[in-house]
Amino acid sequence: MLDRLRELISGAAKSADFQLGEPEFPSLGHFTTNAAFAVAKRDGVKPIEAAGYLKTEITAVAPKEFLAKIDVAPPGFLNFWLTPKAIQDNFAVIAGAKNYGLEQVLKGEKVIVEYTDPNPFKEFHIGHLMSNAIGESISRVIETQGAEVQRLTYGGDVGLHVAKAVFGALAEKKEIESVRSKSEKEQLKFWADAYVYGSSKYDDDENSKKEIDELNKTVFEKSDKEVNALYDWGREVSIKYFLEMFARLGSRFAKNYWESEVTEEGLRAVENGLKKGILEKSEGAIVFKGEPYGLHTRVFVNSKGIPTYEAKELGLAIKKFKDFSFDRSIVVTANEQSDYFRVLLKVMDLLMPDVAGKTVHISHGMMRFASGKMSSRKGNVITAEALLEQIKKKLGERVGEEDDLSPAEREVVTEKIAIGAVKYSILRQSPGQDIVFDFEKSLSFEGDSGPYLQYAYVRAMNILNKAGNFDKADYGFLSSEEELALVRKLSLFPGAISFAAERLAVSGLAGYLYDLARTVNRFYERKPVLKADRGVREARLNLVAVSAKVLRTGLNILGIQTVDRM
RNA sequence: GCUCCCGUGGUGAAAUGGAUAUCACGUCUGGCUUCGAACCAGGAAGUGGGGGUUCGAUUCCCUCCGGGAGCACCA
Repeated sequence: MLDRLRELISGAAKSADFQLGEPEFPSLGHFTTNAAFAVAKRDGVKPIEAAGYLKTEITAVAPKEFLAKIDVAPPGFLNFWLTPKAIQDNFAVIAGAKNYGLEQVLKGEKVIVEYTDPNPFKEFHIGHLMSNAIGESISRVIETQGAEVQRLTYGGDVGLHVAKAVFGALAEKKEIESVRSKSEKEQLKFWADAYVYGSSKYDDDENSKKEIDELNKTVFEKSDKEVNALYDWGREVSIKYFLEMFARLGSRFAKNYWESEVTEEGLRAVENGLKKGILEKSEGAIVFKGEPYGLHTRVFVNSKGIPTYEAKELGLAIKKFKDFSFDRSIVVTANEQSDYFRVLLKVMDLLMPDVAGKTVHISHGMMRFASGKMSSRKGNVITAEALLEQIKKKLGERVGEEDDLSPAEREVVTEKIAIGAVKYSILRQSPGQDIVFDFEKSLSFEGDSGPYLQYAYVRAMNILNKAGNFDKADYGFLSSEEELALVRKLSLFPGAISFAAERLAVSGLAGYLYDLARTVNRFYERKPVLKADRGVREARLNLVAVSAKVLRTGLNILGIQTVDRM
């Protein structure tokens, strides 16, 4: 239906670029285009004249049973009304499609996406949750276009933060034996506390700072048995926990890269850059002078000969390319790293332009409190787990109060709703924006929220379950405004997905799904399904089934699971 | 100081240069003997200031004001 309309406009506009979408207000028409403006610019005429011309052209060729009415609105919009038959026919196409909304335009493209990136010895906090939601949704939306996607995550298993944590652990030496026999949670807590303690000592106490710097070297060189054992234990505890979190959030990583495995490659790249004159020595360190490119200087290897994040990241890029020979590499990080990443990309561009040209950096905002910034060094972070627990508590008895769900079922459903609520709140807005976080207010279960979407789906499933088996129907029975509006909304689904895939941002898709859910709810409110007359009933059941499927497919792209009852 | 990001009803957000700025929360009004009220219907309330480009600016450019992040050996 939309394709047909697009063809008609395109034919009349002689391939000028234009947009086709819904107008601001339903009263303006079913669909609208700005094609006349483009034509006006190209042909040097007034938009309103171009619109008049296009209207005449389109009216001449468009079948009456397809296009009901076409309107010119100043200063040059063209508004279209389609016939009920056109819309009903379109529903037949949508209902019959095997994978409605999914395309193959990226078929054959190999894409890798790196995101989440939690660091062992540190907490998995809500920043990681944000990175995960964004990275996962990008991965999924690209997959819908036929690309082959590999998910990656990268963690800092060496470096100063590790030394700080080990220092903190050594300070509580006598605790260690008993902690190791305690629950995973207690072990995790022990290490988180150790890190906070080490960090504060590093900042406040000269002697401790020296010790930690020394420890950093010890860890790096693996020269002390006791330290090694401690390190292995801490690393294992963290990683085990991260795997659980990834599973909870619905991410399956093809590979987890570690800093410790990319340092060598990174140092080689730095060596190479030095030889080529891209990097230079300065004050005992190896740096890139970014100023000629409007960037700033960054250190790649410090004066002690230890590679910094920059060098390791270079090594990581090379390793990724060797491992996956990708067509596109997407890296998701917080936007505090934007400037730094620009420098890195510049160096890559000079050193390995083929890889640099395929690399895209996406930066996301942070979860902030109204009161200020979070810092894992100071220990005032909100962990992902604490957040989810809090939401679950707030959901409380409300889950499953209509159905008598068993405690086990209730737990599963609560988990899905909690995760859906967080993910949706992250994904509904553009990725660069910070999210101001407020426990009381931020997460709503009503209105524009994850649970609203899941609820619309639950209602659909409820109707379908009560209906039992039903056949394909005569869609000529779909004649009310509510039904036709719903079909029109459904017709916009493929466009919403491909737009999200192009932009590598799903906020528009989230908005579309919310819009769809509203339209669906409005339909439920006014048009009974099960009690409708024979014929109408079957047609409506099909409409409900397709709507539910689209909701589920769309939510799945956002990484949000649906539930059948809640 | 320099660079980048941001400023939209009381609050949080949307709007690939398109119409009368969209939505949610909160607030006010109405709707459950009806396929699930985590719902639906309706009201009040908004683009930081000033210039410019354009048929058309929340969007692009300039400037001022306000907020955030980054800026040499952390990641």
